[in-house]
Amino acid sequence: MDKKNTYYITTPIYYPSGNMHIGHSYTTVAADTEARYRRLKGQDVMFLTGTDEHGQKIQRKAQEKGVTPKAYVDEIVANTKELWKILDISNDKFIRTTDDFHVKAVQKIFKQLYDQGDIYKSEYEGLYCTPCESFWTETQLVDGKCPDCGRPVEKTKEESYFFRLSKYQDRLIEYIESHPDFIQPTSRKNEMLNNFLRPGLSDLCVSRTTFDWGIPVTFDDKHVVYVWVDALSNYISALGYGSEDDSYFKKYWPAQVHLVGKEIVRFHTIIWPAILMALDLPLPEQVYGHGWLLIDGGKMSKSKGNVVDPRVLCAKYGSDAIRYFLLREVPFGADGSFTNEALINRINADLANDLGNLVSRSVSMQLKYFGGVQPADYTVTDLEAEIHDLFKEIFTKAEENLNALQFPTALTEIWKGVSRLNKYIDETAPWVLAKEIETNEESRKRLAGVMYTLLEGIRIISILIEPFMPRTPEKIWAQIGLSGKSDLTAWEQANVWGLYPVGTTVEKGEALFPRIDMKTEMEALEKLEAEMKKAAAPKEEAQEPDNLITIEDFAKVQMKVAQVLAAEKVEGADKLLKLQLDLGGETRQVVSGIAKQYSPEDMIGKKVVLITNLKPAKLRGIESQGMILAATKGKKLTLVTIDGDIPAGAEIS
RNA sequence: CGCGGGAUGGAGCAGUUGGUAGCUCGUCGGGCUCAUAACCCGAAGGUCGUUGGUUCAAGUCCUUCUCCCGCAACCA
Repeated sequence: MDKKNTYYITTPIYYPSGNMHIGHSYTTVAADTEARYRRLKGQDVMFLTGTDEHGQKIQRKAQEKGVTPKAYVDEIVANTKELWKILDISNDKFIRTTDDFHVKAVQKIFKQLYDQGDIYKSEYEGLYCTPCESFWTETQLVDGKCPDCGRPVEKTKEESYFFRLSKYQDRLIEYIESHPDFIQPTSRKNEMLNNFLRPGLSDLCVSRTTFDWGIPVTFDDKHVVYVWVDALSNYISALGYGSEDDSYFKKYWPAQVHLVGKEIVRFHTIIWPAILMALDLPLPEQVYGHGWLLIDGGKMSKSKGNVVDPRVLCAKYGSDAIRYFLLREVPFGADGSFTNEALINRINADLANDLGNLVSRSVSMQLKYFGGVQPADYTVTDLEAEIHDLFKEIFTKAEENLNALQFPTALTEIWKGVSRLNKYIDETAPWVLAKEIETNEESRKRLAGVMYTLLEGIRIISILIEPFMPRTPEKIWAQIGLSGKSDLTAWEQANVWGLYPVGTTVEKGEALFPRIDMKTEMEALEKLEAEMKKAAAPKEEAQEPDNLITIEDFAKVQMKVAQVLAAEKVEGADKLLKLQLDLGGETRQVVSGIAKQYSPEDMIGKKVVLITNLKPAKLRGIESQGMILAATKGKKLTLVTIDGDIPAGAEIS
């Protein structure tokens, strides 16, 4: 009857310019948990992840390494698949944008859009670095120069195909406003509407001629398809859209949710829907933009990401523990921070102390008091009735939260059950009852009732944690004697109290989550991180020997000592200072992006290093005749100054 | 006045339609002994960033200001 019992969920396709880090793992684990939950609920799930393998950056990386782009990504893709395996990711498909069927689908889509006039040929104007053969936007430039080679860029035009994004602006606004759940969380919806849609969209450049590692445009072989049409289409090409067999597409599209990081919400809520509108296809039901895992308060970066290698963490603590931490610690939708301390804390408190120990102590008691076999003759009281009610409520709330992708809240609810059972043991004090079971039949029955309640509660919890932690339930079942009893451990059976069969035998097993010694482990992790940093550093140098320059090259740069005569803030720009510099007679005006770190008063009288033969440029309409040197690291910035006394105007070489 | 988010006991966070401020971790004290030195109970600790206002009543609504974080702009 209900045709729509399908559930299609996707992660972004990741860019394999380097190995995946814990941030990618976070998104993927979240999607996996939702997929597992839906499967347990009996839905027909399609869970897709993959890699976005084209583009200039990968082409260049491959060149540096002296391999073909395909060979370069093949290795990283293999690593990625291995990582997903380690994390027990249950994706139904893994799409690579280099897959044949994807290439064909993209070419077909591109052609169709061109034929119907949604894609047109024009010129793209941008900042071009000739040696690197690449265009950059203003924001990508480093000190106004090519971020890759550091050479100057110039304004150039390139022939390019454009997608009529602007045409869909009004329809997009209307759609987003009439579908309040489309963009989640809602705060991101306002951001999209206010920052991008309402000010107006401009058409989008969708092809490139400056590199060739991409899908060729069939009707114009100078061009390759640029990222948007290529990458975003994966969500439908993976289902066979545009191929002979599009039965999956018919079955699963539109997707229930595209799970993405907040940095790419814009592409998924503006560009992607516009493409779909142009193709006359239904839009996905929801785009959920989750927050970031922050390290040291900053965004995850490759160097940082390598420091907390998910493989290492899984090997040390087990994949279920890592999955639990990711899903529990960070409020889904907002940012959260990752620290080793928080990780160990969570594992110890929630998994080792609360859950693991609960199972351990319950099984031990059953063995000790009843030889491990649940007696049939037992009594229960109002106390147990209260616990039944609680577990009923927990099931409902767990489902509600899983339905809304609220993983941390769902886990919090489930853990209320764990805590309740631990408390219940104290309340009933089984060891007191145990002393008189030989002599007092009532006590014996009562103790049997207590043990029954514990094991039954554990059974329900073991089911509820399955989407989050796929390995642990089976371990628990082995201990409480429910291995292979799939009829008692199916999802819906977590909503029924009293299924634990009397006569079942428990069996003592290994500790589910061994307690971690915080001190020794923190030290071990820090040591490991230091080693990885060391290992990573020289490698990069070895990879880029071509960035060596000759003394003649260096001599081209003329630098002098300059003393700051005057400094003021540039209006309307919060990072810029306008400086008047004395070069020993000559005065220069320079605009510098240091206002966040230096106030005008700080600057006056300072001796700094100025590059004197830099082409002048206008910043915020103000002429800047040179550049002063500063060292930066992340948000830190400090000026290069002169050690010792030397007059302004002195040359530097 | 570019857009948005945030400011709550030592740390990290909840606080729905306004009605006595909660949770987790940490600290201190107690209990228990089945258990992975785990578990249970209790205590200390907050003028809920600032100003003014609406109200019988405001963390919760309006207002002033300050600081932090994203995005945008910008970083010669």
